[in-house]
Parts: sequence; structure tokens; C-alpha cells
Amino acid sequence: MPRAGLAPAAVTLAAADLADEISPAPLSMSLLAERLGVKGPSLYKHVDSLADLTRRIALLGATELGDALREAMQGLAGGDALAAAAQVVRTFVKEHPGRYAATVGITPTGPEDPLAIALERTLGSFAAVLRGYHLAPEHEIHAIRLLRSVVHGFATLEASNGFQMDTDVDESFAWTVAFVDRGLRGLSDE
Amino acid sequence: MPRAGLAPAAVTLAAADLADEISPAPLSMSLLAERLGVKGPSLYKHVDSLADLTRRIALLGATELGDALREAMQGLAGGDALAAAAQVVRTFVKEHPGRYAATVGITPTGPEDPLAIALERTLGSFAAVLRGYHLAPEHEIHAIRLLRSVVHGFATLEASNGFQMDTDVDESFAWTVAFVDRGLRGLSDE
DNA sequence: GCTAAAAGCTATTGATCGTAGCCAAGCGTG
DNA sequence: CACGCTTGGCTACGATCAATAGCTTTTAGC
Repeated sequence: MPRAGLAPAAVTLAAADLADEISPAPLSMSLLAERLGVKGPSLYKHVDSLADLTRRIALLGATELGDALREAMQGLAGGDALAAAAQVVRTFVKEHPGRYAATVGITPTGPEDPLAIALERTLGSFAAVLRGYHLAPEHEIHAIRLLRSVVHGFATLEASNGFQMDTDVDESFAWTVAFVDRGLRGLSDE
Repeated sequence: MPRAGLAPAAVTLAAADLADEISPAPLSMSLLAERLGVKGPSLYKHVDSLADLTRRIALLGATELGDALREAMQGLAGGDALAAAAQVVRTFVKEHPGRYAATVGITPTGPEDPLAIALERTLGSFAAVLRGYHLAPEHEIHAIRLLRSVVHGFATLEASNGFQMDTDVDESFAWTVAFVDRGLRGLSDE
């Protein structure tokens, strides 16, 4: 029996890709084993449990999303940064539904949890978007929550086919981003 | 063996309540059977499958949410109607996470599906909110999607503990509703 | 009261997660 | 080069769950 040459990172990556493919169906150990050309129990040499695997996928997803946000926002500010960040999240949810579901489906155990740190990084990108609007400090936390709500809500509704198809969703997305941009500009330095 | 006097509606109601209690854990037939004082296989006399049961919970939830929206919006318009509708959804997600998860986790099979009709009714309430703002017709569909995104996003993030606890979430919610109200008013008859 | 449908049950199948314990592959060290 | 030990695969098994088959009792309708 030749070895498959697996490592926890490789297993997690394959699991994340598989979860994206079969989403919204749940990932199973047997399915992942089959994908890796291995029998089910062998996976437990690399991950502790299905819950542990999901946690690793969540961390991977949060890290990738954070990286994508940073890269897309390079050199942008104001409405451009807002549009870029929103589009990144939307695209990520569409292309990586399994990863995204894992990240939102789990709560970090504490502030030391690597997952908490990765999520904090994505929050930092949203905060950076808002910095371009020069809001009064007491507005900032609420504005961040608004941003997250709009982007998360739009992306997940779209991904679950929550919008009827008769009107272009891209157009609605651009309209929504412009709506938020207008509102935030109205809040600037007052 | 005395009969438990069950009917599909009673089973669905108990299942929805149980799903709300154990959320975010998934509902299982065995758990529901135990709750009803019955053995697992007996449930199949009333529902076809777990998927069928979930579908029934979704329909129940969508209907209840639609009713709550209509009732809360009685006699209100503009910002008051917006605030009432948003609060209804937020409260519903918090108090009935199992029902809500079922409704968003399923896509209706067609326009004849009772679930589609129930969801359409809730959409109608959002449309009624917007009517108070007298938007240009080409804005309406986008504004509805914005509303749904904000409310759904905020409520689900809050329910999954997505917001850190250090700042009051009620305050953020009121701020968010006011933000949307301001934006919609800025769009009126232009 | 009789019949038949409805509603409970036990037994079983197949899928899944996870554990226990075995065995070979391949690395390091003498 | 050989020996051994860690590593990573395996088979076998137990527990839990969804779902089906088939039996029995309750209960409603005539």
C-alpha cells in the first residue's frame, strides 16, 4: 500500500475545494477520503474530527478572504475601496460557498483563536474602507456593522438563489454599493 | 399502545419549536420522536422524510413571518414602517432560528409552491415599506434587494454571534435603520 | 358490531462518524 | 547496511441516524 503523501494542510485544502464543489450539501469524511484516494479512517491521522476539519476550512477561508480584500483595496479609497471590498466578498461567497459557510458557521473560542485573528483581519479591511469617509468616531462601529450586514446579506441571499432572476443582480449590487456610498458620504465630518 | 393523536400540522409545529430550541444544531427525526413520545419510524406516517419536514417548517416559518410583518406594519408608513418591519425580522430570527434557517435554506420548486407564495407575501411587506418613500419605479427592485440584504444580513450576523459584544447591538440596529431611511428619503421623487 | 384505514410498533438496511488495533513504508542511527 | 521506530495507511467494529418493510392495535364509519 503506497503512501498518498498527505499532510494536514493538503487535506484541508482538498476538503475546502470539495466543500465548495458540493455546497450546499454538507462535507463528509467518506467523500473527502474518496477524493483523496484513501479510505475514511486514514483521514483521522491528519485531522481530529469532522468538526476539526471544518474549523481548518474556516481558518483557510477567512485567511484567503482577508488576503483578497487587502490586495483588491491596494491604492483605493472612498467609494472605490468600498466597491472593491464589497465585490471581493460577493465573489468569494459565489466561488467558495463551502469555505464561506464554514467561516460564518463557527464562533472562535477566544481572542487567541487563530480564526478570531483571521476574522479580525477582514474586519480591519472594512475599517480601512470607512477611514476614507472620515466619520465621527461614534459612528464607526455602527458603520462597520452596517457594511458587514449589507455585504454578507446580499452575498448570501444571492448565493442561495434568494433573488428572483428577472432583474440583473449585478445592477442591483452596483446600486446597493452606490446607495451605501452616498449615505456614508452624507455622514462625513459632521 | 395508546395513540398520541398526532397530525401533520402538530408534528410540524413541534418540529419547528424543537428546531428553534436546538439551533444551530440540526433537527433529527429521533429527537423529534422522543419529544413527541413516539418511536422514530412512527413519524413517517405523518411526514415523508426529514427533507419534507424541513420544507413544512420553512412554510410555517415563512407564513408566521409574513403575518407578523403585516400586523406590525398596520397603520405605519415611511420610517416607522421600515423600523417596524426590520425589527420584526430581527426578532423572528432571534426567537425562531430553526424556522428561519429552514426558510432560507430551501428554494421553492416553482411559482406554484406554497412556500414561494408565502415568501412572496413577506416580499410584499417590504414593497409596502418602500411605497411610503415614493421611489421612481426603476429604483424599486434594487431598493427591495437592499432592504432584504441589510435586514437579513444584520439579523443572521447577530444570531450567529458575529458581532463583538462591546458595543450595544440595539443601538447599531437603530443606527442602521436610520441610515437606510435617510438614504431612501434622499431617493424620493427625483 | 364489523370492517378497514390509520397509527403505532419492532426489525432491518445502508450511510456516516469515530475508535481500536494491525501492518507496511520509510526515515534515522549505529 | 541493518535494525528499529515513527508514520500513515488499512480492516474491523460500535454507535447513531434516516428510511423501509411488515406486523398489530386502535379507532372511526357504516
